[in-house]
Amino acid sequence: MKKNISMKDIAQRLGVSTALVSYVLNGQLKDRINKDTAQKIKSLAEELGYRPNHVAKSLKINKTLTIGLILADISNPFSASLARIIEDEAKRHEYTVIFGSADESADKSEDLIRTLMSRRVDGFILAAPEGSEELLSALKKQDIPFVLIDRYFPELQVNTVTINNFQASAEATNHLLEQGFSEIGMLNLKADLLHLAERSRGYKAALIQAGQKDEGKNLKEVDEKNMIEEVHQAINELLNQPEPIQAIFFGNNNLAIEGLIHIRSLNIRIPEDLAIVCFDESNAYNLFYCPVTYIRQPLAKLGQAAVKLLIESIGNQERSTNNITLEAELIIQKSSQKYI
Amino acid sequence: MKKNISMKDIAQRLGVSTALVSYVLNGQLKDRINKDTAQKIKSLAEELGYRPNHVAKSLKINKTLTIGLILADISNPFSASLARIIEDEAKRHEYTVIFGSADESADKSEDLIRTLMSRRVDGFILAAPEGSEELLSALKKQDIPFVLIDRYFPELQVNTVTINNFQASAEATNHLLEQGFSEIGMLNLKADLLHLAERSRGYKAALIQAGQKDEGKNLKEVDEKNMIEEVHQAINELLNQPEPIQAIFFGNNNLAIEGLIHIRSLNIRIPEDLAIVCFDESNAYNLFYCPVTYIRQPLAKLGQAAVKLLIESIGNQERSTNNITLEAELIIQKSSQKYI
DNA sequence: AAGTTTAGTTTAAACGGTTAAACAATTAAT
DNA sequence: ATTAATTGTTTAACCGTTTAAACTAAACTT
Repeated sequence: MKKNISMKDIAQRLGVSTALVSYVLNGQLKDRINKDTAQKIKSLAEELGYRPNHVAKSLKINKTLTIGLILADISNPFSASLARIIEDEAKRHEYTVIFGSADESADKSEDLIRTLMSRRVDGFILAAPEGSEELLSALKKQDIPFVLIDRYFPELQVNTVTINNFQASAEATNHLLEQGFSEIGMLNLKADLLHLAERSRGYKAALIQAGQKDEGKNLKEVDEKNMIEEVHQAINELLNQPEPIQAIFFGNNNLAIEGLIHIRSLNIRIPEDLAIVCFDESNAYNLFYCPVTYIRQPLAKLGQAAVKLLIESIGNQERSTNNITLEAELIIQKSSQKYI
Repeated sequence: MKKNISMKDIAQRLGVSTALVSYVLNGQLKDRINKDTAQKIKSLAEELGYRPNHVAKSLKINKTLTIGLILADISNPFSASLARIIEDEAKRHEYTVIFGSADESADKSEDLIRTLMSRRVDGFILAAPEGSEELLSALKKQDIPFVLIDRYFPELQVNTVTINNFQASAEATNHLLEQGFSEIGMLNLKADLLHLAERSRGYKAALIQAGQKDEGKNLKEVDEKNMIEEVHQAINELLNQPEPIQAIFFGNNNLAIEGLIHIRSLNIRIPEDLAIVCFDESNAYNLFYCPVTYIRQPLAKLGQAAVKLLIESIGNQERSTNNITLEAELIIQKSSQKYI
């Protein structure tokens, strides 16, 4: 490995001090420095292929211009899209991103946070898993800037950027009701995460508002660990009960895809026999035999807002907290329109 | 922001030198250090919540234990899966990953490499875009350790981990031939990237071996920029020509999905009217009306091999290069079997 | 008793930058 | 001519570690 060339090397060759090299290469003290000297320094830096050592700079200025991004799993398309948006937005602010996948585990989150704190990231963007409340409190107590994205915990007063899951679900359910479907089922994940609970709550609220009682009877919550079987079973139950459902609302991406696979195998006509709405989008929907109505989360805004908020938070001493809620959009396709 | 506590803080409180603190916390000089003192240091470190400053350490030891990962686009499932595998494998070796999306642009790649070099990553894993040969030569000349993944350039003697695209394509084509399909079309991307060219070459080689002449007549290369229209048009042409194709082989994921969407809209029976094989897997295939035969790339092995090779390369002075080729696997489903 | 080991710890320089303060040499002001 | 301001540059400390080398005091040797 060739030696990296440093300011010292440049300084020595030109017989000046490293301070001067630093001032010149950083464009500081412009009005004081001799133009010839400045030019010489710049030329030599260029010629030698000088690359500033960001590590040394970070140590000195106590900032790394790095964001720690902790998501559930970077290989999941939702996380990956968000990561890309955050990467781009961070770059616009001269920040770099280090990422980690926590697999919805509080322990792994803690591990990752420790590692990234050692590496002195300036702040975190976190999709916090269930059970990470204490961890987040601890972070807050240590005055580490961070922003929760997608997930949140109402008892914690911290920065968040989330979408209005309640409203989106209610809107989707209302849409189905307006289309004339009254028996509407919902599949959701069984989890304590509030953003998921909000989806169920929005669904139920819409049913109640439409005058339905027993609004939970067609809501099935499945266990992530046993997702495939439970989705199939839940759909079978909802379709074969005394009052079968006329429409189904999937609480997320993965449930939707598994559900659609099963529905296809049942040879059900969409939307004649069953209407469908899904939370989240997926290019997989395009291969389904009927264009699928879905809720589109404003991922770009979500990611951009998180970066913006984090960077503000890094810049400010006073740790005020900010909660941003974004609205999702219902993309209506054939799968939810009986009378098209 | 609370002050981070350092070795100095611990040393001062206990009236010892920072050197001693360093030795104790790093478990060095174990046989020399007084056990009581060691215990005191460890306890105080724990009590104060000491976190080593990796930035300072990196500066001193001239290693960051960080890998720069540059892929086409982290939001693309192929990249994202690879990123996850590399993340995990890197973590097993105590490495952290900084990633960047280069969007198949040599300029962006260069930018990213510069940034990450400033941050003194120990090495790179790169999915190098078209036209980055010079850049890679320059990297090599500077003795920066790196490994190319997925893509490669035969004229460059550098570390690579790739799959055997030629063999995989030939195998897929042979499979179709064995099933009794003789008129086989292929859709591939129009690009100079060798790994794509190899896919076309494998396809043609299989046809030639089967005694076909004019082996390129059913090969359509589409432009990425105008992908959707060109895929539709290409399929139409292949199906409506004097000797229509009986089977089609998609050169990658995105082509396959777009192709399948179009094929569905044409109400073609699979595999009776048209057999299908795709390069790459996708959970989207599951929503198609016929289980799709596809080539599965050994992503886990690919990522793991890349990390392993990179870390070896970082450790060695002598810059020997290593080229690892992995075989893909053909997953045969109904879409390519006429006589099931 | 003098010399040699051993144990336990400290000293000090280094990594590659940043930056407030000091300095010397001009030039301008009074 | 003296003082003050300006210009151009250097000095030196610091960021938080690591680590070779030095040091001291006690414990063995012979």
